[in-house]
Amino acid sequence: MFSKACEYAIRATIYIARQSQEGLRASLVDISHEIDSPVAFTSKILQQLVKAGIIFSTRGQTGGFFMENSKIESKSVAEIVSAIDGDSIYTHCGLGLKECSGAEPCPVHEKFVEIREKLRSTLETTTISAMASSLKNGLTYLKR
Amino acid sequence: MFSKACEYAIRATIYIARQSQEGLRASLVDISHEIDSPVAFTSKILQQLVKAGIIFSTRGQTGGFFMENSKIESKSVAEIVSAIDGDSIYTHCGLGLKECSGAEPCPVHEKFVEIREKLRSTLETTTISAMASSLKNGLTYLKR
DNA sequence: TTTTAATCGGACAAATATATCCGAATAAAA
DNA sequence: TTTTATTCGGATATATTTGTCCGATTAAAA
Repeated sequence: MFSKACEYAIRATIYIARQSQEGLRASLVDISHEIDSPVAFTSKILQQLVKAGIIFSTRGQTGGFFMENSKIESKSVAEIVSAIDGDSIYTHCGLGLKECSGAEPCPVHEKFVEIREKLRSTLETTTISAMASSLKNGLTYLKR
Repeated sequence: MFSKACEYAIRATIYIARQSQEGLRASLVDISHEIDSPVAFTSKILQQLVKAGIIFSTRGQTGGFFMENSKIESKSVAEIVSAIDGDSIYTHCGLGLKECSGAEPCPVHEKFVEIREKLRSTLETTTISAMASSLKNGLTYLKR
C-alpha cells in the first residue's frame, strides 16, 4: 500500500508530534530508535517532510525535529502520504492501465474507485493528533 | 496496490478467459500484444499461473494458454492475486510493523482492517467470468 | 575560540522488482 | 523425418527502492 519510506514517515511524524506535545525536540537517532527504522534512510525521509512543511528542524547542538501544535491538530495522514508517495495511491489504475477512466475503464475500475475513495477519506480524516493521543494512552505502538 | 506482475497476470487471465469462451487458445505473443505487456516477462507470469492451476498450457505448434469453463466461472481475482503477490495485501500492517494486531495495534490498525476487508471481499466476489463479460460487451478495456 | 552534537546533502551500495536473452523441450504440420 | 511454432527454464540485465557512508554545515556548550 505505502512505500517503506512512507511507513517510516508516518511513524516518525507521530513520534515527533508526541514529543512536541511535551515540549521536546526529537533527534534523528532518538526517532529511529523509537520507531525501529534505519537511521540514515530515516534522515532522508525527515528531510522530505521538512521540505513539505509538515515538520520543522533545527541544526546544531540541542537541535532536532519538532512539530507546531497547530499542525499536529490540522495535518492528516493523507498529507504525509502525498509528500512521500505522491497521489498515485488514489489515481493509479488497479490493473496498471495508463488511461483508465470512467469513460474507458479497466474491468475493475468501478470497484476500485470505491475502495480508493474510502481510503482517501480515511487518510484525510485521520489526524496526527488523534494518532499521537492513542500512542500517549498506550493503546497503540510504533514498533515491533 | 498490486505488483506490476500481478497487474499483467489479471489482464492476461481475463484475455485468456475471453478467448477460451470462444474455444480458442491464446499464444504468449498474442496475449502480450492484447494486454500491452513485455513478452518475456509475461511468459514468467503465465508459468506461475499455470503452476497455481488457474490457467492451462500446451506446448508445440497450435499450443498456447487456455482456461476451463468451470474455472472461468468459479475463479475470482483474489485467487490470481494470491498466486502472484501472496496474501500480504490483506495482512501487511499499514505502517509496516511486523507484529501489528488487534492486541498490539499500530495507530491506523482499526481503519486499515476495515479497508482491507472491503478490498478482500471485493476481490473474492469479482469473478473472471464477470470481467470477461464486460470485456466482450466492449464496456471495459485491457490496454491503454 | 574550540569542541561537541546535531541536521543536510551528495555519492555510493545492496536488495528487490521488472525485463530480456537464448537454448531446451514439445508437438503439430510439412 | 524434418521443419516450424509454441511453452519452459535458467542466466543475465536494467530499473527502482531501500539503505549506507561521510564530509559539510550549523549552533550551542565548554
